[in-house]
Amino acid sequence: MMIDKSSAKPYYEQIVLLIKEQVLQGILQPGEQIASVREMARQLLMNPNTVSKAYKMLEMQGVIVTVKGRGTYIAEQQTTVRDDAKVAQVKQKIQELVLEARYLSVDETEITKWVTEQYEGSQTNAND
Amino acid sequence: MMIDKSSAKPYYEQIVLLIKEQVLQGILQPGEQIASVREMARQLLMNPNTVSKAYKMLEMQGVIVTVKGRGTYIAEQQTTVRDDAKVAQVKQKIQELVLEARYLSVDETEITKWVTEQYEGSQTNAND
Amino acid sequence: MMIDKSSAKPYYEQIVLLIKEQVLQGILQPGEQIASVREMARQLLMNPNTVSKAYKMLEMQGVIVTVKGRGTYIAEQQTTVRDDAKVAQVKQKIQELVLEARYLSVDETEITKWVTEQYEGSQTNAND
Amino acid sequence: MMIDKSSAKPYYEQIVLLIKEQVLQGILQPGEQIASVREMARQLLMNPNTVSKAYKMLEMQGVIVTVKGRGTYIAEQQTTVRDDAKVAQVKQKIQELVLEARYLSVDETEITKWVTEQYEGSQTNAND
DNA sequence: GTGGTCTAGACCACT
DNA sequence: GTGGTCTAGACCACA
Repeated sequence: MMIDKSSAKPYYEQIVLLIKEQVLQGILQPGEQIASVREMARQLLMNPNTVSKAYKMLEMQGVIVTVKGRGTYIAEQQTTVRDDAKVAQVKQKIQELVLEARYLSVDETEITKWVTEQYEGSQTNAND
Repeated sequence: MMIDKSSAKPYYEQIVLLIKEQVLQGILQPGEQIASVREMARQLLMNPNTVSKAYKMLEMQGVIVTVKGRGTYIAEQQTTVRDDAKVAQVKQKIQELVLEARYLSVDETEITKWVTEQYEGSQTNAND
Repeated sequence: MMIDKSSAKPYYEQIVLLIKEQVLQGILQPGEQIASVREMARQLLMNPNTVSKAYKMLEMQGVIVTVKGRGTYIAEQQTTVRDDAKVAQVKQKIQELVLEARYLSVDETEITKWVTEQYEGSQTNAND
Repeated sequence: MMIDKSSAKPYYEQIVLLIKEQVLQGILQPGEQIASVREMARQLLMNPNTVSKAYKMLEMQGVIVTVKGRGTYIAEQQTTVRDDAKVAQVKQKIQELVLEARYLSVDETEITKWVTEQYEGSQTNAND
């Protein structure tokens, strides 16, 4: 549960990534309840509006489900529908970053290694 | 020479990517003169200041060299210094996108394919 | 915090130098927040865009880190990569100025003294 | 006699430096006649206006002297008056570059070496 | 003609 | 409140 206050990445995006990563790693289990917006805001020392925004995005992406009056839970089933439009967007972004990497003299095998790393376990990353 | 005006990506960043891609693909050759700021602005139907901003970024990255009163040229030599801090940033960003891809049910081999594509020819993609 | 409005040096470059010098002198500490773009613009009696341009350059050089909605901070760690191409450029420029100095009957020891001065404390100079 | 067409430095400045360096190195001797504006322009493949501008600057700095109808000569005596205002300017510029160098992890001894190099012989420099 | 700097002011995203 | 992007238009320096 670490938010990098000195990162250029918006807080709400950091929260989204945090939750998603913990789900993929199995730290957060489907059905499990997570902290309420206000509780999470207290824990992370940030504005509830920011946490709320993050939760909304996670809900839109089908990662969590909020039940009015009961709380917020990790979604039972991951949506297995493949949204081709979104996939195309991600592909686009990745390829742009690969372009950046090429300009930084990074070769193909190294990038492939990064991808594999992310698919295996998952290690915490510094930086932004 | 296509700029997506409806993309969330700033115009100037799109121009930067465009030029960089064309250089890596060999469409633009070292020493070659590229369109002037005003000419490019005319072609892309945008403000010269925006194009100028893109050119400035490209110059700082060593992709082009610009000379007052003479014009703008593709840099003769690419600086091949590997800036580890920047590499770490790109790695970080790529891994975050890989995380997103996993949520969209994209498997590792497909992403690897995207990377390879970018290293071989390079085809243009829509979206942002 | 002095900007020479009659200098040939662009405002934004003067700001860049100002901040860099204060960082090297320890007046500005890593992690410390600096004046917002608008605030700095008010203080220096100039357009916020100009200050913004300076901040952008400082960010690209890794001196500061700027976060949308939160503010601008002195970077925690300086990137210590030595970019030989940039070093060569600076060397080139310095040697040209040394040439000029020789024509002004300045001897080698005096220039060496200037260099040392800059490495020790650092005192502000007028002119451009 | 080399002008770097791909340098960001204005042509006229390059000419000025060229002449000054050759004088300091003794390649051009006091009293020696140099090529006329038009002749020099032909040799360097550039606009006579550009060469003319360079010669005017050299004359202002007392490096050359132009005699109407007779031609242009290397000045007999170097002005030994030390112009403190100009010296202050050069000092200022050098110290700014030293600041840049420090940010590029260059230490004091290396810069001092550059200065010494320029005072001894004088070698041609690539880059800009 | 080229690029560079600066201002003024609009609109957007994040906290 | 913060910074970011974009436009419009003025003025300057270089070729």
